[in-house]
Amino acid sequence: MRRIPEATIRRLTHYLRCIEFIKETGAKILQSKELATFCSISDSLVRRDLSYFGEFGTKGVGYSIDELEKHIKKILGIDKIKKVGLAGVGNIGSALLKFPLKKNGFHIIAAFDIKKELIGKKINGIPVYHEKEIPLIFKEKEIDIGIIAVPQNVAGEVAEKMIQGGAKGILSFALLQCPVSKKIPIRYIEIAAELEILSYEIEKEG
Amino acid sequence: MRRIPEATIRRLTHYLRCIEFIKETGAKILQSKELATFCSISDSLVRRDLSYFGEFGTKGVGYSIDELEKHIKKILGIDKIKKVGLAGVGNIGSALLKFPLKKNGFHIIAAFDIKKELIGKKINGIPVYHEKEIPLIFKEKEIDIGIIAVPQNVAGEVAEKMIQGGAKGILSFALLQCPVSKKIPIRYIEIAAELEILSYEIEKEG
DNA sequence: TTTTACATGTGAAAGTTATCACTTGCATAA
DNA sequence: TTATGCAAGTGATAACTTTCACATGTAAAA
Repeated sequence: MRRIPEATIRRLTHYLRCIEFIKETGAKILQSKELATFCSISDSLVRRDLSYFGEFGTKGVGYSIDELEKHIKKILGIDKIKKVGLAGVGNIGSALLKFPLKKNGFHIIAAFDIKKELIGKKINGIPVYHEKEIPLIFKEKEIDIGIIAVPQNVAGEVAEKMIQGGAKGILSFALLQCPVSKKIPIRYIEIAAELEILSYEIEKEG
Repeated sequence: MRRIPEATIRRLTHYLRCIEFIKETGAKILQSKELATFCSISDSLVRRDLSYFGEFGTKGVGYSIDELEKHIKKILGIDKIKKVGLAGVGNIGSALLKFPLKKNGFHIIAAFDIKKELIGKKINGIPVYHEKEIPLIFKEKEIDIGIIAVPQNVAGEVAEKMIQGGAKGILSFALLQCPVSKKIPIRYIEIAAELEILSYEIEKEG
């Protein structure tokens, strides 16, 4: 299959949010035009995005909402539950433990930290282990995805441990300094960077 | 000035992180090649990105680290402190109140919620007001940027209140359903979306 | 002062992504 | 059964982004 633009994948997640919302209105059929309006993009882009993966619609009619939802979930690989392990039970980490990622199919089943007072406890039902146990627990519980919410200076070694444990992908709130050993997909959420981009956009206008 | 790709702006924030890191080694001069290696991109892209905004380097030598840092901060509009107001002191919100955004020049100076037990309190030195006071306090304190960390169903009205109060930009953790009235830059941080993109990348490989 | 080395800055080319505009074919109505 | 309307799917095109490759110009050495 042709290479798919990352922008397409990002829009797919947005389509999914919109579909979930539209579904609640009871609608069963959706046109590319309507979905496009929801996302503030052109209808041809919606069709192009979907056409990378097959023909999901019916000419003259539109897309079955249920079918489309199923297809997008399949494309994104979230038709099956993904097991997640979280390193760093600080500010961000403990917020994530309470965040309803479950409804998106991501189950955090283990957390890790180095603070004695946390280890052995359960937070929101999720057990907290010592960070040195990351490789073991990841393997044992067959965790797919690691989330890194530790300070930047230890983020690299935590990433390595997750990879050792067989993680297939990492979402990190800290920029990983040195490139990690084995090549798995790594994504970042950088709050400061987003604010900086926003700041640029603000100044550009005025 | 020519339109600048958003990707360029995003890289600029990355350059800044790298520069801050490299600076600690005591270096004074930096070549596009070195910065590029740090960011895993090509050196010509680094030069192109910077060239949109002027000529900051010296031919045959490179870029002065201090100068480059100053220029990038100026471009991003973070050469001056930005005042930030935060709506929603839940999981994510209270994590953000403790997050060291100050060192990036973003000062959260007011928080907002609807829970009685929070209003009037200070969290990490930041006063919490009722959400209905957003327009007033934003105006009074001349807040530049609003961060939205409230449940999705009220995110829209919170955004409107911030805009009423004169916010110049918004960073939201909740997808805003209806398009907001006045056009100001709005950016999103969607943790579920990032995990979904990661999931896609994982499945694609295997 | 002149020469040499070298990294910047930038037209031009290549590569990528989005839009346009038309063809296809399904569903409904006549 | 046939005609009509309509939205999907898609080549071709346009717009945008990155890379290439070289001219430019500075600093240091001779």
